[in-house]
Amino acid sequence: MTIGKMCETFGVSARTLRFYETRKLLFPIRQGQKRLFTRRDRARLKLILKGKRFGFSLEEIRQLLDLYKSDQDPQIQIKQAHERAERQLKALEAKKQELDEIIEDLRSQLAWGKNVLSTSPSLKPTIRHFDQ
Amino acid sequence: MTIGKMCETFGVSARTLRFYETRKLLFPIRQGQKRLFTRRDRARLKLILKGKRFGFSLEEIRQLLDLYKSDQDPQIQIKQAHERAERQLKALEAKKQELDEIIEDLRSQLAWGKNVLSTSPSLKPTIRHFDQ
DNA sequence: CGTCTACATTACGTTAACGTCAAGTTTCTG
DNA sequence: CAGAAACTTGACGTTAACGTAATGTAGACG
Repeated sequence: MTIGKMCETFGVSARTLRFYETRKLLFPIRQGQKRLFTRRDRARLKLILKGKRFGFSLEEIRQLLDLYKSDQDPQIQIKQAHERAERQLKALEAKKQELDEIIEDLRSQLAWGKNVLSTSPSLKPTIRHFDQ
Repeated sequence: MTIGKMCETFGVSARTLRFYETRKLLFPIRQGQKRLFTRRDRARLKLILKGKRFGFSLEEIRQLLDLYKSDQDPQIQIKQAHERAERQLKALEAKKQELDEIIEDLRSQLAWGKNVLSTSPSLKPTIRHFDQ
């Protein structure tokens, strides 16, 4: 699969694919100059995109993808990957918690602002409309 | 209030306060060389920090803080700020939605991985443990 | 008077994940 | 076979919000 077809299929830019190659995330084979992305590359790219959604950095994703290339026991490695994913999940849940609080806060601010707008149409508002 | 006291009070660095000044977010007065932060600056800083929590960029925050310095009708301006905040809220809620989906997805992946680890202790895992 | 502390300015560095040229080559198409 | 389309490498640019020196100065203290 050529780079253009890959871009079309996965909705990423050619620059991105080349970049991922430099970061050792993909290993397209060459036909002369051209890159040809294999089934393996496509599978890896899917994982990369999913990993990004999960909030992993490219470096973390690379480490996950490279688990089996090192010299450790695969059992230990998969366990470690699992633990890493669990930590990531915890972090995401914490983020969600924060986000929930922020949304609630912003919601109440908006309610307050609405109140000002509706109850005091002639009141010259001060900057404090955005404060308490 | 000196810059050091400000840092202590709000938990920000001196660099940050000076940076905010260059970005026209704060306007400390001068006593010789030294900056003195007024009550007004403290109020603005509170709003800045809250705005950051809300996910506004410093530039957006500056625009909100500067509403009354322009030549428009304050009523129109506060309305526009309100609308901007509502858009921001929508964006935050969308982000939360995304995050929820991602968390669910990651959770199921973890469950799958656990399954592999418990049911196939001798199976040499492939890279697909992170895929479907 | 020395020095310590708190402050000042200036300016380059950081980070991630690409974007955006520039310029050359290869391949397809009419 | 000309010109377009697709591809290549290389290298610098972008963005936000500061961090991190390096260097200088003004008061306070003992």
